[in-house]
Amino acid sequence: MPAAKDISFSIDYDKDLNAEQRQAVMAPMQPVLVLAGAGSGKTRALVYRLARMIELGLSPSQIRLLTFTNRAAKSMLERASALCGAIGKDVIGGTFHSVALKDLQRFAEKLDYTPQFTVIGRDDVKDLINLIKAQRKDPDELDRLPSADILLEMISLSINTLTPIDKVIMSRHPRFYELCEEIGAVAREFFERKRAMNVMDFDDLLVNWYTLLKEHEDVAVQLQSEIKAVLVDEYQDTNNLQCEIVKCLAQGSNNITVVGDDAQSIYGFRGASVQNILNFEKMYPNTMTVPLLTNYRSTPQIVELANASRKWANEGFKKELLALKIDGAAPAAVACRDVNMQASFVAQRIVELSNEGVLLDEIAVLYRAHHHAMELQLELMRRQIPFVVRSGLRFFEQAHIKDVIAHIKYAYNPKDEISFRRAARLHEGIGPLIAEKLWQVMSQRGDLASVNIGSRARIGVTQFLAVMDSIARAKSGHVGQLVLAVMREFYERYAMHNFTNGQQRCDDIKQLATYAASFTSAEKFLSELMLLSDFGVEEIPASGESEKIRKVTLSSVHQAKGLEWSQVFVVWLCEGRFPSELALRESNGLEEERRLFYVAATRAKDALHLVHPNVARHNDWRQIMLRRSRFIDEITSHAENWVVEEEIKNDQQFAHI
DNA sequence: AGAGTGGGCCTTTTT
DNA sequence: GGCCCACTCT
Repeated sequence: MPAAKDISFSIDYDKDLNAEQRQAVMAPMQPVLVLAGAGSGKTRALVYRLARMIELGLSPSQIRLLTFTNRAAKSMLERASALCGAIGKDVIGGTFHSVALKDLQRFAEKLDYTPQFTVIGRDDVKDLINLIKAQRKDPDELDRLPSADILLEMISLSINTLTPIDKVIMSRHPRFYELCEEIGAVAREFFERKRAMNVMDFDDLLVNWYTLLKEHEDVAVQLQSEIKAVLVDEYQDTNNLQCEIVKCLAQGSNNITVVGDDAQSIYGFRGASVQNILNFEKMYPNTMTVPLLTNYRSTPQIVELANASRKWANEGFKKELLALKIDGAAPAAVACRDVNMQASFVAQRIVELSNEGVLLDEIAVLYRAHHHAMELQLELMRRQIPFVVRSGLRFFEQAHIKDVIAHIKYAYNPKDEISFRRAARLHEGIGPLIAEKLWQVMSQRGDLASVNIGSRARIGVTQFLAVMDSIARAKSGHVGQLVLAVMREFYERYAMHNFTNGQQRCDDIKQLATYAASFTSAEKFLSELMLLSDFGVEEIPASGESEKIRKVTLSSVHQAKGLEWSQVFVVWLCEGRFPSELALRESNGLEEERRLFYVAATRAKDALHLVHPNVARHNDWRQIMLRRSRFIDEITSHAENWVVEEEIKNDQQFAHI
């Protein structure tokens, strides 16, 4: 350990932390497993442990902080800075993917990539898979192969769980088992094509990082001697690949702290394994395990409900949360006649709460699937209640953003076939076939000037070249100029002509330009854009930002993890919806759905409303009866006396404001 | 032949 | 709102 540096801060651990937290924070530099129940101050513990490491003399660049979202990393580093000065911000931290990106850019050549490689998102990956499928020799194979979505899921799961692809096919998609070889061939070509294009997808970031650590000893030695501490947040959501990566990173120092709650493991569908946290003590001998069970967030009623739900789980550490707050209102289970009633009930209750003085940004509505928010959005709009939707498409996944980015990506990386095709096809007269032809010419001859093409596509090709030219000229300015170049030369007209909300989309692109301007290089911008998961529109520094309006939050349960609100409504709590019918078909599906319910319930600080409609329309036609979710039954059977059940009937009149 | 358009059908969760 | 298919237009 390096000698303690001149430290000009002091932390009052006794005052700021409770006994459990202090035990975790002050533990020696050895493997530490912090089993942190919901609302038990796990972030605080992790931030203080980070500060403690710095206090003991580690320099920030020797610490790796791995979190689940960029937002979590950012807020932890900010809090650490508040404790131990600005150096707290120099810690290398972020999501697994973004930290991987940093190491991979340093050592790209080792893997036959150039450091300028870009990261591609899900849709680009899908396009590439479809392209590979279409170009396979045997045409009737095309019909037999799974859809790009399913292929991608197989490949991704195989990578993230470190399982051979035929085993994944066998267990998750047995009906495609006879096509194992063909699927394997597609997967291999998929990897080769990405390397040839100098791009990586999300999975490549992890798997290449792992390869770097596992198969390039010189790199591994260098990194392992550099890294003196590894801290991992949300450890229950790591998959096998991430688990192995963490092990490699911590190998040099054996100083690893992981924080997590097995009761909140909700990413099994993408390969996460609760077993990683359950087996941590076996994997790291001499682990000090510290449970954090004091809940600071919720009323005793909500905590008791959460504990009651946990009793039904058939695996995991046995632990009960202890509530610290004073009594609050009993959680309510509310039956609504139908979906519209459910929406108006929630909207109405929001109005009432608002009139009682609850701020709108202290209220959230959570649901299992994006489309569960449809009716509610309409109802909130009708009543002019401001809201933000945290789920659904992310900013950079929207078509217009991707269109503009595709042009810039291609301009910077002429090997990027996917971006070329996407960009080219936006121009008049260019469809899949002409784009293919153009790509052939382009990749062989390097320019399109003399391309032999019908008169119809001529205009489009000219326009496309004009955009490329415009981008080339903008390269001398700041990164935002690139975005504006595409916009001015072409996309503004295109958007106004092709979208009903063209103006809005153009505004989005202008925001993108502002955001891009904050990057020092186009390469940085292009790589990192894909990894920015949680910026909604307002998280881009807007130019003329007006004063903040408080809004109700609508969110999927997955995206609500780690957040909290005073008032939480969980909607669509009926069998088939939450728990989801599809999820129940997977092995251990019910267990994960219950954990998801647990996550939803423990977001609430003061009041929890569990809402479910009794009937709904199936495919817009047949009325079907719905049974309320077994998760409500499970908790009421344990604790009837503190759940209030209400029924909202069709004829019940609601007051308006 | 290939580009573009409109209708019908489905929709789990995400770095 | 996305995806696939069938249809029309050039």
